[in-house]
Amino acid sequence: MPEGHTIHRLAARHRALFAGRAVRVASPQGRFAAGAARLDGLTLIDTEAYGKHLFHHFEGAATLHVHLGLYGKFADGEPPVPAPVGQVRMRMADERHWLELRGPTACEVLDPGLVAALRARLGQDPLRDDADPRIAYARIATATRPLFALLMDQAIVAGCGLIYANEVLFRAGLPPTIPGRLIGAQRWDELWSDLRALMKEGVLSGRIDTVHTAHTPEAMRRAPRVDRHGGEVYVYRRPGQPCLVCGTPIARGPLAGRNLYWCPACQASAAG
DNA sequence: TGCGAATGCGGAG
DNA sequence: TCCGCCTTCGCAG
Repeated sequence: MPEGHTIHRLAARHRALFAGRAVRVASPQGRFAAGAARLDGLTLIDTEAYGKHLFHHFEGAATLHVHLGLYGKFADGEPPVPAPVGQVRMRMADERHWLELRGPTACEVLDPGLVAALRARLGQDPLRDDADPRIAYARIATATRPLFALLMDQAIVAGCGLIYANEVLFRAGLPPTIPGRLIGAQRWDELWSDLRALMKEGVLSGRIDTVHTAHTPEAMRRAPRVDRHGGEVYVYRRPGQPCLVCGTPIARGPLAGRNLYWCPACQASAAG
């Protein structure tokens, strides 16, 4: 779930449900008691996604900040609220809808200064119109770290997660371990554009599908391989299986503490 | 029934 | 670089 496209979808969903309305906010689990007490009864002004971070801006300049982490999940619906399953960190509701949050890494109320500080340490979000890929490239162009690690660095590219990082590198034909400083400006522009297109498609469809999102002609006639998340991917979680383009077994290895997947043949060249 | 892994991240070492 | 955390799910036993 939680790559940037998911958070942008949630921001839009929560805006549609609650923006402009006074909401009840509760802490069924007890771990969000102080925050819930501060927000309860206030009007939600607007919602916003920045990378993998979700913000609910309330009247009075209080902002609810949520980061789902690896396990966090939202659910919503119309009354009545269903019987509780597991631990509910936060519940938000008005007379028309309820919203529940479970298992997040972060669920806290922030003042404007802290929101600004948080945003300041995030890099460029491909899904935001105010993103500037040249700011990200300034970091890429001087980096000795692998390009894969740079894409995963939220201080450089905000919102790109493991699946998008693996898949965009495959689509670019770039070896994941290539140092950032070997990536030319034009190559970076192409990579950024492709990542942005993939993530925008993800926002629209609610799933990551890197095979059927506009790519090369030969890519469009691959046998579909549906993964657990409901999308179709070239390399992510396909170790040992044949590359959809050339048939070479997909390789897998740890990099920067994460699972890296790549086609040794299609991504062998460092040219570009 | 219990274990490990999972789209993430931060802190300790 | 490793570990712990939070929760859910699939699979082995």
